[in-house]
Amino acid sequence: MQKTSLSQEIHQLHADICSALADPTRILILYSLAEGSSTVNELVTHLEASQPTISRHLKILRERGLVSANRQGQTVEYSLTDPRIIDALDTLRAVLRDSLARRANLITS
Amino acid sequence: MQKTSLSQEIHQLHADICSALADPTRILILYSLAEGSSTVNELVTHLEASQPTISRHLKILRERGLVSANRQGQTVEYSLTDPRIIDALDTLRAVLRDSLARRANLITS
DNA sequence: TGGACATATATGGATAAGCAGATATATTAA
DNA sequence: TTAATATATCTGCTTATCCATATATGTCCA
Repeated sequence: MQKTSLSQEIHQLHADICSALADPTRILILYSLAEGSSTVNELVTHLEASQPTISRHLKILRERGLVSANRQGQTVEYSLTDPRIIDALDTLRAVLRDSLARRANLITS
Repeated sequence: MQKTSLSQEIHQLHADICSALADPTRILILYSLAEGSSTVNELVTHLEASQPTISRHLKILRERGLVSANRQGQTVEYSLTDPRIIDALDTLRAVLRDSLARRANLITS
């Protein structure tokens, strides 16, 4: 498998998408955008993080194609590029839930 | 949202699962295990990585509940804990594919 | 028209924490 | 002891956050 550098590059890009999801703040941003586009300031208010922090996270999500930016005069509206990102996050959340339940059973039984 | 530390902790665990996927070698391990359980040495041979490297990646996947270890005498068989992990990875791969296609169109058009 | 200023967003630099790989070594079972 | 797997330690690289500042757009007003 993965002998060619092209295939390695695909796996790297795949990992890059996953690492874009590997931060609680970015997960919150994505779920927030799933309910509708937001400006940077709306996200700052909603998620209670500093403006530079939100902007940096948005940059990462933007570079990896997960969100799109759209300037509307003074503000910039961010939106989810692909709703399947939420599907994937939900699936992983379900995996997490069952994993925690399994561990809990190991303790109680 | 996410005011309580419990909810923050869930988001952290969610991010931890995602960060387990955020490495090309671990993605290869997961796809490999999706086709059947393997021992550590089989993965080392198959993925052409060093044994300590594979073991460390397996530890990360194990701690986050994505794979299970099962000692069989001298060897340890690793298997996928939940096939939905592959569903999520496939979904993200599809998102990646479309994202790359979109960028390609931007260039050609 | 053209500043001067205000608001919204992005970025640069520094610091600190986390993570991947390599080598060497410890553990476990036969 | 040997084979299989796990871990410890070190090194270098990536990343998150903070603070300060830069950029971009819009408004007010002479």
